[in-house]
Amino acid sequence: MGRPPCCDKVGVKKGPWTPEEDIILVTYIQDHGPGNWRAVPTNTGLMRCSKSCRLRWMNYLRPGIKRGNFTDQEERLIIHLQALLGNRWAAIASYLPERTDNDIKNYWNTHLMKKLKKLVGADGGGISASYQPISKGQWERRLQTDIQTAKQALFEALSFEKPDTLPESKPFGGYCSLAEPNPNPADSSASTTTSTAAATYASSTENISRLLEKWTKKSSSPKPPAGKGRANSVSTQHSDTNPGESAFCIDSATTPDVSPESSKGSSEAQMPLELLETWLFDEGVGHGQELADLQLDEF
DNA sequence: AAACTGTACAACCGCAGGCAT
DNA sequence: TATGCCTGCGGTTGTACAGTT
Repeated sequence: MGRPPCCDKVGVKKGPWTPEEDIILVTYIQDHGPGNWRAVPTNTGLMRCSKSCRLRWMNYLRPGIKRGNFTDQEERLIIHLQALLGNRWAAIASYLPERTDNDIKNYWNTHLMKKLKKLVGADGGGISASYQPISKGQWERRLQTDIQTAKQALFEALSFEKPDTLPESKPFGGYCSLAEPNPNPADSSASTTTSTAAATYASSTENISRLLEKWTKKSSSPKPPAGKGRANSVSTQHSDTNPGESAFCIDSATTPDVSPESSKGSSEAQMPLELLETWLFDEGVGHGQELADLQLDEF
């Protein structure tokens, strides 16, 4: 369609966000709510692209984001979902409301892929060598079966946290309910309603204050946190506070659309669940064992 | 101690889909 | 229906930090 750039590249600041910019952004969103990102740079005076503002909010400033190490349970869930959905990180992230798609994507690429490659490399043939293409119809039917199986397995795996029944529309609602119950899942675009928004933004303020606290501590060191990587991550370390206190379900009720038609083609990278199971069996994990029970120590 | 290499992750880029006109 | 705009997504990059030689 020959679209113009989302913003004028001239004069647009790039690179790491400063705490000051974060505060400006959060303050604006407190007043106006997330959304209409196009207007954010204009209204705030931030010299940032609207996409950058959105990304910053979604991946960093948004309340309820848990940072830091992934638990075995989360890791297991990601492996499950990646096998089911492929590299559809947003869909996968919808099942881990405290994690961002970017976080999950990074974790997959840096940790899990490494583990998988290590195993596959030892396997000789590798994944691709043993993967037998199947027809679309077969694929769809198998996917549905896999989803049901995975739902059940995950529910069992997570049931110690929330033994309630598993709603059809919220496959992993138990996981989501680790956070405070939220009758109006705070999809970032829908969180402008009074009480929910108030809680949301209060939590966001906590994020910022935490950020500033660490920024203040770090500012005594020679390296400014405006830099990327570790320096910047100083302000992004996961909170020592109970994540569940500020966590909420972001769009967690949305069941990812797993229809092949909706896929953007990235599913090529996915490992079919059946293959994963076979592969794990080959690695001695055990045939017929629920994937949710797979021993990640094997990796 | 310095140089080199690997790791982690925030941020950017370009594309696709949805919606309004 | 065609077009333009905005948002969301996934792939990729850049770089600070950590570990190793």
